[in-house]
Amino acid sequence: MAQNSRKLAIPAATVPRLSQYLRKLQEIQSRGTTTISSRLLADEVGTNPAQIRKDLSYFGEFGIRGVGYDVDRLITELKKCLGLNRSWNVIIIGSGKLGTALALYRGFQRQGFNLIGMFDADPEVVGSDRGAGPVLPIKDLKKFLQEHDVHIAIVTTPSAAAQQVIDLVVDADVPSVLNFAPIRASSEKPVILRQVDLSTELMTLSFYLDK
Amino acid sequence: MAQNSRKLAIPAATVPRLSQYLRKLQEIQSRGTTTISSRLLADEVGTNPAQIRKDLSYFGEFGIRGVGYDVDRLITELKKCLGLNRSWNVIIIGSGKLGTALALYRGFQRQGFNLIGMFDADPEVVGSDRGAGPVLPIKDLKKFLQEHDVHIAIVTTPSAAAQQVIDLVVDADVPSVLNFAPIRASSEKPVILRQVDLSTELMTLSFYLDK
DNA sequence: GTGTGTGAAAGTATTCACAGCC
DNA sequence: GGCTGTGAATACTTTCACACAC
Repeated sequence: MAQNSRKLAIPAATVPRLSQYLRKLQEIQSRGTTTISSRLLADEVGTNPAQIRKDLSYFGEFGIRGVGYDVDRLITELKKCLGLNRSWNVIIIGSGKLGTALALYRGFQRQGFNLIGMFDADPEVVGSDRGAGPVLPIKDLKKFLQEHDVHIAIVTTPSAAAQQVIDLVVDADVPSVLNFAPIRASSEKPVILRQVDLSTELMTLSFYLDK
Repeated sequence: MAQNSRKLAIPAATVPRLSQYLRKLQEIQSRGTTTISSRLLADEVGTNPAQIRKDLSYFGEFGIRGVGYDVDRLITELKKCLGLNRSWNVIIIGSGKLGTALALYRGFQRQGFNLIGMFDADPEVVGSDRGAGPVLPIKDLKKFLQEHDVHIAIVTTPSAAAQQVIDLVVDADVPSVLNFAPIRASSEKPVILRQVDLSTELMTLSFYLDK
């Protein structure tokens, strides 16, 4: 009953784990397995069973005591939890190597993410097809955002351009941004912002290597 | 005094933040600012001042009461904390768009990460220069690892190949792996393993968008 | 006065352990 | 017997608030 209401009480750490459970379950499903216990799933995903049960318990009761979870059912429920029973419109801003790599990522469409546009500032790149039809010039971005309902902007521009680009999309009410540029973006308006940062990852490895 | 001993007591959450402090401080340094308070740095990096002071306090006393932190000094100290006062040898396995994008990332060498080899399974790709000299065939990887002291293996292969590749490098005693393939890699041997995962990032955005 | 360094307090997250159901 | 769902216990993180140094 509490299942369909606010998600605000769900721990931030739970959310990325749900996506891992989902992916692993899809793999398990494709192997033909129809039922799985939290123990077995935990082994596969590299966590502990109580963690999985607790994570799921925030959303409802999906298992059967003494048996485990029905794989199909749990996949359906997890998709619902993650907002994946609909499609989201995505654009990529910055159509260099990284942007192109992301555009070509196959798992993309599969989970309901619709890549509806790619942008670049370089006239050499504009017009070429890098995975989502012709790349558009960045100067058309603002107009594009007025005409399309973009849910997620993926930013893969050089860092010098990134803050500007992010300001522009946030100002145009794009509700979420996935930023690959090595800057900590800031914004006045509330926006869902996630950073993916190679240099932080490398430095974190360096820290533990140096122990 | 406790400064030069074990790092085991340092919270996992602190480590990535240190790298963000470092990057921001380098920017501040390049603007010519020589002293900064935890308050100002916190504003720039988007956290709170106590967090910064607490994070730094695990490593030593780097500030001056009533004044703040000397920017040059703090950069030096953070590099030391993060194990960046030396160089690390890195290879990239999977020299497609993503691997190439990472190889071309400029901040790479700047912080002491030495890209000493790139590998690919595709004969079309092998031999071409994608940012670190000619790409080597994946069959030479094992031998390469025997002959070179590789500290970090970045895996950007398709997911079907990733677990094999990771097993191989871990077995060859490469002490850390940064995996971009959408699999949760597992390993017997202890290895420092970090995952970067587009689909988890997108699903996390989806969750919050759906609220 | 200003701003650090740090115990103590508050807030989150994970793990335990067991009642309840299959 | 086996496994879920969940309060309670533990562990971890962040934030507060103030003594102390400049």
